[in-house]
Amino acid sequence: MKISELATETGVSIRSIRYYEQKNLIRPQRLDNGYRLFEKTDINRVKAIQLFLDLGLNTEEIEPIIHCGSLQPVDGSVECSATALTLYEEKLQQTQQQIKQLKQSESHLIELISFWKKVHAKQKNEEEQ
Amino acid sequence: MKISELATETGVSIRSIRYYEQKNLIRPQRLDNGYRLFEKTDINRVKAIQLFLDLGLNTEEIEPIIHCGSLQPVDGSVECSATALTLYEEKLQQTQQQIKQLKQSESHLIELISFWKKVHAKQKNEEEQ
DNA sequence: GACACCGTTACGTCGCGTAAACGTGT
DNA sequence: GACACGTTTACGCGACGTAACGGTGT
Repeated sequence: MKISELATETGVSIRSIRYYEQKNLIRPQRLDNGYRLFEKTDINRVKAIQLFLDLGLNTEEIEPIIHCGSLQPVDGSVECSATALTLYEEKLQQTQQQIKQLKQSESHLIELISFWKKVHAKQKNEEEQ
Repeated sequence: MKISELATETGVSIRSIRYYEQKNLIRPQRLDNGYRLFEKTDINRVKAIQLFLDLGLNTEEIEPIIHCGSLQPVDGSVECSATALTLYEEKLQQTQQQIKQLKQSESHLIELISFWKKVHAKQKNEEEQ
């Protein structure tokens, strides 16, 4: 399949697909005219990439584990599962850390809102006098 | 005070301070030799900028509210408090949305970890046989 | 002359969006 | 000739880090 078909099949932009190739996350063949030629398996591959990006991995981190498959071990070597495991555990910690920080931001924002609500109400009161 | 002093006083890098000036968040005077000259009040101003950035605001959003002060209304106009309020409420929603997404990522990662742990254990078992 | 501090300009980051300019025809 | 689709190159984003290069001396 050509790039636009892969794009519509996956819901991922053509730009993104080309970017993934640049980062060695997909390796399409080339036709004589230079057009990229993808396999059907690339559909799941691209979807897996999207999943990993959503989970907070960057392209560099995805590269060594993308061939493991997202939820079915493709070549399934012990090495592959070990690499994936440590990476996921790392990301889990980072994610939980981010959640903590965001919760702090949340309560801080709530504080600010109640503070400025009071200021606002007071000012309007003074205006009316 | 000169820039390096402001940097040590606030714990913010010199690069960041110059960047804030570029974004019109601080407006230091200039000496004859071109050196930036800051006021003592700029210490709190820079700290406020850091706070707002931490809360997820970008420089463009900070600009119209930085003169309000972070927790003490400086010129305290009704307009100022209204602008700040809507911005904070917007950010609060975004923050809560991000927390939701991160929690989804968290449970997804936990799934992946348990999945790959099983795969890993199984593979090592098979090796031993 | 040397050193610490100041200045500006500009490239790199990261995952793309968005042209621009040009070739191809599954 | 026109149109839809493919290609590469390259700038922009946001908040800086990090040289590089040169002037200043509170």
